[in-house]
Amino acid sequence: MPELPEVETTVSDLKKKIVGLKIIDVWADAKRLIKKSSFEIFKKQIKNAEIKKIERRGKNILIYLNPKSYSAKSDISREAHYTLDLKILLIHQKLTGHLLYGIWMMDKGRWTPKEKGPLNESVNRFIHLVFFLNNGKMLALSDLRKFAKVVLGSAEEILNSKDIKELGPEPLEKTFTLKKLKEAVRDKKAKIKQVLMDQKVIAGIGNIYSDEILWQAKIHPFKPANKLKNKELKAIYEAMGEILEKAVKLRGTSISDFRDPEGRKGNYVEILSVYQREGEECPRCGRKVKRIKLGGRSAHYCPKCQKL
DNA sequence: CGATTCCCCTGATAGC
DNA sequence: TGCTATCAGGGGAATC
Repeated sequence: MPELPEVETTVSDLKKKIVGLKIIDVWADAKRLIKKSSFEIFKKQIKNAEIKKIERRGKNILIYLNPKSYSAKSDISREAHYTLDLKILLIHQKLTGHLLYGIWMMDKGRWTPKEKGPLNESVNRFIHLVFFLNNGKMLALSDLRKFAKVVLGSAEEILNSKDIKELGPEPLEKTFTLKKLKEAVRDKKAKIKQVLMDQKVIAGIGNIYSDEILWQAKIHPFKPANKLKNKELKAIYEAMGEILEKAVKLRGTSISDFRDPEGRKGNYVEILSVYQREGEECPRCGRKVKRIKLGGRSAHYCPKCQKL
């Protein structure tokens, strides 16, 4: 499932590939993915939009669009007007969504990659939304579960929406200090794993990395956040930075079906210590990794290293 | 207000 | 073999 490192991988790749291109058409077979507007309106609004920049905020992908591209670029007032008019295409990939970039042909109702390569082994059968670009290539959203969320709105609208505005701090920003973590976590009575995954507390951490961070910090996932000692908070803070940075460097984890825009898997899966390793030996002490339920989610931990 | 439960969706897997 | 039931899981809404 895409969390901060996976979304960062997607965003940094897409920045290199599609900024400056124009969206000339859109296709979808799961129109429900598009929220807050009908597909027809969405299509009308996005056609001929130019991709200006791409950012990540938490697990959200923000694609800034200039909705109309005029050739009269020398007209400064018009340029200024359209800057104010910028739209944002927000994509949240949820569990199984991911963006792919390439060329596909529709064959017997299925999108098939034109060329041999990683995209062939990818999850093409779950492509439900396709943006056609003016360089002949396509940006496709593959999503097995169809849980992804796609919203188009004015830049102001999107940046002020709950999706973005209510997000907590970015854990990899330099401004995210130990003090900030303490402030965010201090008064929370909930279990630390839940708190780490709460997007309002810290943006971008989900089930995989919360398990990995807590294992490295030697903290039991059920420990109430407000009971953590300074030393423990420091350990969480350091593990968070190290693990997320390493995962970004390794281009994410492909535990379910995450792929980068070219259809390649992330490499962090080989580094995982506890996530989805129930019954395997803890890499630190050899005790068998346990899995416990936490509100419909599963937490993986080492019962010897991570005592409650 | 906080905590819990349900729901969205569908492939994989277990049980019969 | 083939059908049915169960499960996973981010996040939002409804409910306790």
